[in-house]
Amino acid sequence: MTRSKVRVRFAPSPTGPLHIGGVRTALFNYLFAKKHGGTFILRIEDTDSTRFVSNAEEYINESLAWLGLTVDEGVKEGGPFGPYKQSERKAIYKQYANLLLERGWAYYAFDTPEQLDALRAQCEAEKRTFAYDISTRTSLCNSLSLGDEETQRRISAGEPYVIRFKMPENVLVKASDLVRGDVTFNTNTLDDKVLYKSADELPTYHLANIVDDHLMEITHVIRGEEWLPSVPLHVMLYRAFGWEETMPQFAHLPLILKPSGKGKLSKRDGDKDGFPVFPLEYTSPEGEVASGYRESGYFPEAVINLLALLGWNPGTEQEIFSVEQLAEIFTIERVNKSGARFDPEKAKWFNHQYLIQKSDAQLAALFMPLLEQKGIAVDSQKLQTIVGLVKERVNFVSELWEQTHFFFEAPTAYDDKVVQKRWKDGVPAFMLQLADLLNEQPDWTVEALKHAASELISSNGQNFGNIMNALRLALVGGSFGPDLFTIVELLGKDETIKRIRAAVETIK
RNA sequence: GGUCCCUUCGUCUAGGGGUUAGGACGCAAGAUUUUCAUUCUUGAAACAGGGGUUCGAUUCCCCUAGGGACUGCCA
Repeated sequence: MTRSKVRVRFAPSPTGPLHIGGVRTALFNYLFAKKHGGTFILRIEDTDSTRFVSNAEEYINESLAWLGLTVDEGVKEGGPFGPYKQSERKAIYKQYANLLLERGWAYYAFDTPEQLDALRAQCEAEKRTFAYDISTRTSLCNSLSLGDEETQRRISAGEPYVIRFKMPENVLVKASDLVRGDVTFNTNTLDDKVLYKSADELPTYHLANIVDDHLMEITHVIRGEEWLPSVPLHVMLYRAFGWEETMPQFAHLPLILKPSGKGKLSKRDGDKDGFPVFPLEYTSPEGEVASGYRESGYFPEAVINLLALLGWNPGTEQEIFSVEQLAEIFTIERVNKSGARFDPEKAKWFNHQYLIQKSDAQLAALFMPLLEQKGIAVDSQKLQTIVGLVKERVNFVSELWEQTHFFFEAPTAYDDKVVQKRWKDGVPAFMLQLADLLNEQPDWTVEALKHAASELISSNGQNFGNIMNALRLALVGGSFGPDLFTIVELLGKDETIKRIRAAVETIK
């Protein structure tokens, strides 16, 4: 039943960018493989020639690479079970479809999509549901109703056809799922799914998936819950092929829901709710751009971490984990059953956690390019100091600018509320006095500065708090920023005095 | 509509026959910060409803309700 070495696959179809639900599936497969010393396989399921998107496969590769989910076997990596792209395995599927035909598990069908659509529409109008199944197949256009001779004639004449699975009557299909336990279906409620289409000589997902999982010796199928209804079909396929003994174990992951809770997160939900649903920014062949986590300033470690905790938890109160740690403690048993809403706020918090873990030097290096873009040159050591002052209050590197801009640019405007409150009679004159005092300071350090300023303030009968605020206003333009004398120290004597005098002249 | 899955604070979740139902995000208050933030403390906030089983159910069973997925020659 079980093979010794764990082999799991992530099998996306290249129909567009991977979204974070898919990324989470990839992650869980990866973690499971690492945990068991197994193999993580990337298989490209490009069996829908009509939905193929040219840059999608590359996008998938780049996304996994950015997140550090190393693929062991795949299109790029190669491996003993290739090819790993389904469009390159056409001959294999045809052969297995034929096998099913020979064994009476499948049949040819000639109904056109248009005919079937019409039938569905008609049934709907009559408030019935159309299904291509045991109840309707004998009255439809297929080898079962047409007979061998006519079927062969049509095929020889080049008439397009599909091969459908002949779902048997009244079989109770029981499958055990690693996260849900036993699930049971009756085949009477299932229809005859298309397995193969002559039009592009490609199988559909169902056939390709079973054949490949078998041939690639996949031991565990870890995928999204949207696949749960296909389980009985898949089990029946394994049975039809005679592969039930080595059938992989299933684990259906809970869906990631939209923040609203209404429905599973989809590719369309991204930018409209103000958070990315894609790992990387994606530009469609048509030129449409969708934002990505990377470009939004998320660290890959944070994305991994937040995704890992969506639908899984370690059972402890720890929430911050490296991939390595996750790979050690991950178990399917601790995967939840119910869907998890994606919470953009918590996503930011995760990024914050990783941001504050970074050293000032690392953050300065990440921040430096943003400053260079603005044409600001700053000494790396000084930038490290500045960044260290404010990193606790930001979630993203990009937010560093709004917390530190006053270190690089003198204020051009002054917060009106603060002006009303702090810039009262006598304050401007006193500020000038303060500037003169600072100008004479030999020891330009936080402590000395603070000491000198407070002496001047008290000897002039001024209110310390008010003057501090007024000085802050003059230096940064409002009531924000880190410790005031730290700002003064970093700004330096000339700049500090310049800003005080500019404020006195500007604020009326 | 049919099939299947799910249901603990607003959200992510722990727990599991007897608990003050725990943590995190977010939110609020207080303390500290002579400013902003951080930090610390505190607070509000949940077992969907109804039946069983049981000495005792949030926990086990059933039903109802609600939510979700699937229902394609898509994956």
